Amino acid sequence: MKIFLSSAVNKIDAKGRISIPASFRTVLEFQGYPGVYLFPSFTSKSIDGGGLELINQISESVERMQLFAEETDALSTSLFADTYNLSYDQDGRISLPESLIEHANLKNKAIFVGQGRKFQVWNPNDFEEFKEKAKVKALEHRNLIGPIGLNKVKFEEID
Amino acid sequence: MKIFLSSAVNKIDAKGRISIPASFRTVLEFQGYPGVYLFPSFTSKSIDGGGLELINQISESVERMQLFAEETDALSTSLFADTYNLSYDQDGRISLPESLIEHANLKNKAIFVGQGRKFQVWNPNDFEEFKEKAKVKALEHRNLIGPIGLNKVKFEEID
DNA sequence: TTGACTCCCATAATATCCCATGATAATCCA
DNA sequence: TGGATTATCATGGGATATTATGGGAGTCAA
Repeated sequence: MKIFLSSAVNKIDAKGRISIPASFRTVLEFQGYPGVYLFPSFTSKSIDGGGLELINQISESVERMQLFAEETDALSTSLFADTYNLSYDQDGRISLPESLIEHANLKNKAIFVGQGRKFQVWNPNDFEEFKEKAKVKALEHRNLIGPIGLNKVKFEEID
Repeated sequence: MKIFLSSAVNKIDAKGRISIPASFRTVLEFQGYPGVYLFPSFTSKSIDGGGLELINQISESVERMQLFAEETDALSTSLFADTYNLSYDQDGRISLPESLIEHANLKNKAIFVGQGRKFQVWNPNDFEEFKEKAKVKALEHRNLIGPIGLNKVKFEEID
């Protein structure tokens, strides 16, 4: 399994720990590093997360922008300053930094949401709201997706 | 055999397990991965399913779409957040996640419906209903089908 | 000490493994 | 061809493994 799929609500315990879903840990370990990278999302009150592949992609795209030194500085500052590399304990738990908890408005539960090459962590209530809007936007782009653009009627003869 | 053909009603047992039809498993394994990908249909109360090929097509088309970050998040959320990669046991059974059971209104039986490169899972009663409606539409579009009888029609999803 | 953070173990719920059975389909052979 | 033996499949159920989560004990720093 190579990508982050499905979603799961986990609990933040009294010590501030939370389990990373086992299936996500499998992906992270597949990418060759026993840890997770987390940073505040630019566009929503959630946390973006991923493994080595994600952080490599980000570094590369920053490097490609070397020509525009000023912007690169600004960008890499905001990208990396709030990025944490957390290793989880042998039960698969991490304790989230205060700044991420604040950004995502997390209380005692969080939902891990698979998004393919990365995932997000949300306050479950906030996510429900976002998901409704996401569905509308996704429908607008559905026809571009291909195999799941199922709105066309298709009758074919078989055998 | 490389595509998902024909349909079968299987039972959901006391532990919540259900057998994937053997012929479907053959297709899944042909695609090179011992598991199945399932997600709620966008347009009906059923579950869409497929193998590696399906999920690869979806991932690729998301990556090809150069959207603004916000839209990418929305799209990949609605595509991946409710998608489950389930591996079946050596008897070919999976246990369906609660969210999919709800979406497809599944009780103690489910019908697997082959649709070529993918398949669907329905509550058998709901599927019968759907099929009736599809037949009516087929009659309306009879001229598209040609001289062949309507009993040889493959139904794909309609709005 | 106190608090924050490990590492380690306990536990309950769930998922998975493994074997058994009955039904149906496929094969074989006189 | 017909009838018996084999395979294959869906399904049931007991045993085992995994997962999320709670909590104890040790470490380190202020």
